[in-house]
Amino acid sequence: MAEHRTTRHQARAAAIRQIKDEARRQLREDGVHNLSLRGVARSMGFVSSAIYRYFPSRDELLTALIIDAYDALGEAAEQADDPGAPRAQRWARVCRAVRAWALANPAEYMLIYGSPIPGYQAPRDTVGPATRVAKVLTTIAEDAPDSPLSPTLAKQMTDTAAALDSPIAPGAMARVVRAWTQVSGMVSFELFGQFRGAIEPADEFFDAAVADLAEQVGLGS
Amino acid sequence: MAEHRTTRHQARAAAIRQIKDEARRQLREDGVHNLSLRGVARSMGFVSSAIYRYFPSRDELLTALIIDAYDALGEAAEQADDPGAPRAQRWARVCRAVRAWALANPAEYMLIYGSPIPGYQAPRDTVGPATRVAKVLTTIAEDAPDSPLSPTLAKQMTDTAAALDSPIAPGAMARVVRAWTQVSGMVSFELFGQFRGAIEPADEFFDAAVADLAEQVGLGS
DNA sequence: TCTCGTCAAGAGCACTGCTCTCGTAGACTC
DNA sequence: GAGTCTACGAGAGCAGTGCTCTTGACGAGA
Repeated sequence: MAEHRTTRHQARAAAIRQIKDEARRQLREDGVHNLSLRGVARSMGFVSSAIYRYFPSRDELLTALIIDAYDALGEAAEQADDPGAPRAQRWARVCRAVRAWALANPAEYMLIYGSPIPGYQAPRDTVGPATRVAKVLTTIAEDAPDSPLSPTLAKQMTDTAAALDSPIAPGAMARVVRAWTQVSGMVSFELFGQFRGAIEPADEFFDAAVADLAEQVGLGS
Repeated sequence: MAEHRTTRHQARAAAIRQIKDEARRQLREDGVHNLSLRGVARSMGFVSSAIYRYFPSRDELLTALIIDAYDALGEAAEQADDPGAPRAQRWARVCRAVRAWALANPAEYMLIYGSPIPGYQAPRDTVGPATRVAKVLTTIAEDAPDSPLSPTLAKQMTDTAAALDSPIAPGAMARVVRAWTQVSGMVSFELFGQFRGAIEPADEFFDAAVADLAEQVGLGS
């Protein structure tokens, strides 16, 4: 019976893909608060209500875009990693890939690392894709040495490592999380214009910081 | 009210203040994208068009709120600084004050450090207040030792220091900027829910990271 | 006192998210 | 192949939005 349904399913999948592509285009051009279902429908030759057959609400569309963005960024990070290279080099390559993806897809980066959409609750589906970048970075630092932590912090970091399914030591996990917040902070500052007029372009600033971070995490060659 | 003999100017200033207070309330409760001029007018007993006498557009209102937020955060940072204390301690206190302000005023923090409002161009007026926190941190690190930088980076950092009107060495400036991106990154992660379910509460994580940052910046006891 | 500028009010335009109903054409069942 | 079901797009409509324009009143300065 599934065989007979395929054409319908295919058409539906294609429509969903087309809607998301158009939504991404509008996101890029007009920003998230100017992304409207009516606009998407209009430029697809649909009537507005037809969109609701595929996405029951604007939030559902946003959720789909958010999951896609997490996946795309996660994939970029995974592809940039070369398990054969020295760990400090792997770290730097992945971080640069994250920044490159963010600069190439600013609207989608803001969607996932900018202010949360107000009134919007991220459903469970986003949790998995959201951790892909963290997983890559944690894997690279898996053999980094431990360092002392307070009991509370040690438990939080052990839990975090467990959630990422990694045998990394709690102390190393803490350093990875700290470093990741700085990487994300730098990318956000650059993207959100906090560096405007001062640190432009930010390539050297970012690369130098990332290299130092690798050392701080404990990936020294 | 019991106000009499108020000049036009005073009445106008009071109305503006009242509008901003109500707008902040709506911002806190419903998020930025649910902040509407009509809503503000309604809960003030105004008719919608009356608001436009005070703020010619929604963006103008947002700009006012953004400037106020930068100023409030800057003031919190400045008040937290105790010039008589050891520098590492000053650094930690200011960072903790920034986080505390952000946790107490999440909506306003997101307004200034979250995704830029699409289609909204920050006017010149926001530049001054925006630098107050950076200025406090830079002042604390003013005597930190220099470190080697590439020529490009050195120029950018010299310019940044000049913009902040500080005699800080370029290498120290670079470390301050890096550290500040991490502080902001941590606060953003916490506020935007990236730590959810893993690092909660984040007090110890933040305090430990900030203490290490002070050392990395070169504020060792 | 009189003029002028500021103010709130209200109607109105174009837009939004979302809901409902209604034919129809295609997918599945027998 | 005929018949049933259902997913689909069209269209109207509701309540809300930002913003504009006009109108009338009222208070402050000349």
